[in-house]
Amino acid sequence: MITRLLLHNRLNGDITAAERAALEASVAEVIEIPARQVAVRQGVPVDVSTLLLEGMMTRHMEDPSGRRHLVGVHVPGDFVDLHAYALRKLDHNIGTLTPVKVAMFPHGSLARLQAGLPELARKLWFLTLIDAAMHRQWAFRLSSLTAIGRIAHFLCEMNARMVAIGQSDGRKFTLPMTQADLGEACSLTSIHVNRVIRELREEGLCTLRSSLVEIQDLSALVALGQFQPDYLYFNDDVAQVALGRVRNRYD
Amino acid sequence: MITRLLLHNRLNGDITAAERAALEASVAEVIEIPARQVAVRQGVPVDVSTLLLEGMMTRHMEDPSGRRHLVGVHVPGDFVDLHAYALRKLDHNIGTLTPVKVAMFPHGSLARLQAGLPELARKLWFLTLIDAAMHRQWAFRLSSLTAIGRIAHFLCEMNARMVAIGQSDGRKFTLPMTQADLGEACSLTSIHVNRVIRELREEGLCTLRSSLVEIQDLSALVALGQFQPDYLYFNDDVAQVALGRVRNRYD
DNA sequence: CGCTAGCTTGATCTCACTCAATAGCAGTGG
DNA sequence: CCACTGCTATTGAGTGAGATCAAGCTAGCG
Repeated sequence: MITRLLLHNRLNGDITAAERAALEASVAEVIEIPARQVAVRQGVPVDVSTLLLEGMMTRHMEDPSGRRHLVGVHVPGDFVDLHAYALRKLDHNIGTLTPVKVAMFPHGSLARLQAGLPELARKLWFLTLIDAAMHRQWAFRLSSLTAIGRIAHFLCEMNARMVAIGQSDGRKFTLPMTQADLGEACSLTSIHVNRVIRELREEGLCTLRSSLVEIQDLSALVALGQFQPDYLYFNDDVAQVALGRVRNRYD
Repeated sequence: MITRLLLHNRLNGDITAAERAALEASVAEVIEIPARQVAVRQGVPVDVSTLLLEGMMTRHMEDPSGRRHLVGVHVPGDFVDLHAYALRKLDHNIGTLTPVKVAMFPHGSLARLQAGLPELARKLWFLTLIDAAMHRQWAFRLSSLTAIGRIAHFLCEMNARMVAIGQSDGRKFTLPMTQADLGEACSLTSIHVNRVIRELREEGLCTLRSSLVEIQDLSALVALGQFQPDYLYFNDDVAQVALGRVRNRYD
């Protein structure tokens, strides 16, 4: 089912059966894209938005020197470029980290949904605003945390989002990013990311080895990254697991 | 007229007479707030959104050490916390920089507008997505520019936005921010902001004196800040003025 | 087997921070 | 009228987190 993870474990956003059916009926096609491709290029008009089903995607910008900067990472259940529906063209690129499977929603269909189901429209709007909240938090992370705090915060965010979609038990999840990718997300050189990761390992907070993140001390990681998951607008039970206050019920 | 500057000079967003009338009818009240107040506090549920009519406002977060970080600045015509309509409570504070006049829109009224006027709803959605685009650009600015570039980029953005609402001729506008405020916006200490401003002055790019910004060499400032106004989704004539390619028609 | 992408470590450099001190200016009250 | 307070702006000296530059190392894969 295409919409299984959409709005999953979110506040304000429980999706009704009718809304789900309408969404399912609006999918034009499901396609696969290989890893490390640019799926949507900045400035090019688009008339379709993509819901991520499997794999991970990024939003990124390039500066004049060609260096990439991530401004967002997407996991399954994210409506990656829903904002293109209202914006028509994007101010950044969208790419794949891994091979992905995505569902395509033509903007004509979204317009019909918006006119016919105002409450669904409000929930979709809500989804794009969560992205905005994550952007704010990323800016905050860059402006107020040191290198190790940024990495810790990023790992906490990804862990929380993976918990919400059932892909982390709260301590362990796969993160298919290289150290260079992490650097692009946290604005650090891959060299410095490496040193920070070593420090996290030596301090017994967490280990990153070949796409696997294992968190030994989530409370300490949360404190180091000053992580407060409110901005993700998850249900309280997800937030509690993400903060390390309770073990995941699936343990 | 309350909605005079709303969506002014924006792409995709021309507002119809009927939409304008519906919006005007949705205003519950117009109120004034003194300078340097917190208007909406993080985490407190809100049921009203505010359209800024006069003055300037900020979005900001506080880190555990009490330091403030701006994640947005608002000018007249901005629907400052429209996103609260879908989010219900905010993940950041909203405050005033100057004394302001704002129009209050109850969320009940917005819900009726959203159900009755889907095209207007899409335009309001669009507005909140511009804020998201600015957040992305702020993150990008923090991650890819040095101190002088950040200040230059910020000044270019504010100049562009003031041009769009007729409060800058493209070279001169009032910016009621102290050097400490600029530091909070660009993640710099006020001391370093001071040095950067001196450098901008000595290089003949622009001068900042007691809330007045005068740009001597806009092209150079644009280059220094790597400023590309696409993300603001302004009409092309505004963008051209903001880039210093043409003089403002009102000169 | 060699190639390449990703990871690891060391040495040096630099941008912006911190700490410290001073000046200017508006408002306030004696 | 001046003294006092507080905020903003300015300048100098020393420091440090993270960048850059330079090498090796490791593992997967043709």
